[in-house]
Amino acid sequence: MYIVIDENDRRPIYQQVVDEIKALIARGELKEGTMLPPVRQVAADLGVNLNTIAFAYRELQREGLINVRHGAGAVVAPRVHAQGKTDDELRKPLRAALTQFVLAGLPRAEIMSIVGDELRGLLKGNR
Amino acid sequence: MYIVIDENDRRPIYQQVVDEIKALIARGELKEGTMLPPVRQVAADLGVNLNTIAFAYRELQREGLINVRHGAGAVVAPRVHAQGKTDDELRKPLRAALTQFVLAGLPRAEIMSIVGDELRGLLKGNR
DNA sequence: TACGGTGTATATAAACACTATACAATTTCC
DNA sequence: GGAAATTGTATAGTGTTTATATACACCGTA
Repeated sequence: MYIVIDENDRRPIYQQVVDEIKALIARGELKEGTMLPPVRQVAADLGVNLNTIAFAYRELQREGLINVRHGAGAVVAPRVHAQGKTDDELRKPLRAALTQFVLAGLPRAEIMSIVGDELRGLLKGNR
Repeated sequence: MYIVIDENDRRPIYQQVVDEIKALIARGELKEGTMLPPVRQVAADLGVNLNTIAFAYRELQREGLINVRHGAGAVVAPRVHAQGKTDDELRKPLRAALTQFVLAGLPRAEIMSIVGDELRGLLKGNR
């Protein structure tokens, strides 16, 4: 499972791990029922403490994306759409991301093109 | 200047303020040369400490969006496009935001529609 | 049942977010 | 020109969050 953490990214490490695994699940590289690597292995790969990864796993479980079982590993949960997040909770991060593009001076068409590009990547192994 | 902070939003208050002011600048509601409200006023409106707002202002200055002058207020800086952020720094938050939409089960067309909607709002008073 | 593999709990340290209060620079206005 | 009002800044303190080290508990299997 390929994950990297970015030193320059100001988000905490566990959050970066959460987001990357979410992307892997979204694009179908981690399918339902698949086992996630042990926390110790991910921790060793990234050079961080195992508890940092364990915290990320628990967060993913809290959001219903994986099932963590004490002693056995963690597996990708069956996908249940239309869960917790409200429309505004989804839109707010999108708005923040788009704002940065606008402030960077990119024209509308180019922004839409980039969005389409990213979305294509996320929908690849899916649906 | 209309800003609200969301208790349920896990981002720090200063970050929420930064993002909201960025959006105001992006959509042209805060034009170049316009004075921002004093930190004490914004702080009082939101019910937080003035230093929290001052920190947000300094962050906006660090990113080149406003000019803060000790004793006098803060004003919106002239827009200089294509500044610091790299392409990947722009794309990563976008990818995270889009991932949430995909995990929520929204079809591609609907996601693109929402993006267009948000982008329209951001480009309104602009250009 | 014992052992290797897995997640969990506890304790600690450092960094961060927010606050209260005092300070310093600028503007206003008499 | 100077005092008062207005503005941002610096410092110190408190609680929370992030990350770590270490020990513990659960699961599967030979």
